[in-house]
Amino acid sequence: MSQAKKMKNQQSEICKMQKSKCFHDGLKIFGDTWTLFIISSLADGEKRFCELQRLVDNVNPVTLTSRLKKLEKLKFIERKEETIDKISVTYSLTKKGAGVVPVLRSIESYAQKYLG
Amino acid sequence: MSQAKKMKNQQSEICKMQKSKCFHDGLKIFGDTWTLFIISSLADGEKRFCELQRLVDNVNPVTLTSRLKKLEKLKFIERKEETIDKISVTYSLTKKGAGVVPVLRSIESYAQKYLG
DNA sequence: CTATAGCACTATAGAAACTATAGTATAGTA
DNA sequence: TACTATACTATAGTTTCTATAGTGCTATAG
Repeated sequence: MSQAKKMKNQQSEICKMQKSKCFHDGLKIFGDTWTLFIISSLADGEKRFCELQRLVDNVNPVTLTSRLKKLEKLKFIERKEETIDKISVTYSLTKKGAGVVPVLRSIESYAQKYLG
Repeated sequence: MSQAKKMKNQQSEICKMQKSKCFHDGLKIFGDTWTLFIISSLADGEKRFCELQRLVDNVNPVTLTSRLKKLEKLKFIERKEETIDKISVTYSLTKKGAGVVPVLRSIESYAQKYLG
């Protein structure tokens, strides 16, 4: 395929992507100040509320609570209250949430290349 | 490598990623309601202000202007005033901006898999 | 057995960001 | 000349975020 044709092909792919509803939804979910931070913080294992607070740029608890609730509703994360000591609550990624890790990786490889 | 070891390896990679400053910066840039929408709209070629407005969910012009200015400052996009007819202004991706396309693709493939 | 510290939040008020709407200045078209 | 389009800016109101403080609970130290 010629260079020009290749490029045209890529562009039409991009067009298709833009029109796709789920892509749109994805952008809406990830285009949020805290969502990706939270998911990346949970990527290496479950965390507690205050651990997340510290990891995620000292986000204030009101915002963190609202994000966690939203992510729970969307089934990206799971909230688990320990029954033994009622004090601890842990958040962890579901499969859906863990599926975001490749996106994070691609952001990282972008960042290393262009923001390094 | 055993399954357990592989997982541990992956987790330590993720830890490294989290601590990286440029990854952090990347999340901050992309974790923004309009940035990724704008970049994806420009991915298939330059666009005018009002085209972008229509493409990007009818974002209101104040917000669009501020995003475009920010993206221009960060060298993701280029603003070009046509000298012939002074009316038209076009925005296009720089190399740095075009580098984001793989991130968009990974979001799309995530979206198809989990949000489809 | 009190005091202190940590956890998981909630309450509140002020600051910042976003939105709808209208308007400006310019150019092209009927 | 009237109408439409472009590329914004101005303004005011709404929404969202943040800083700060506080609640109720448990664990631990002295």
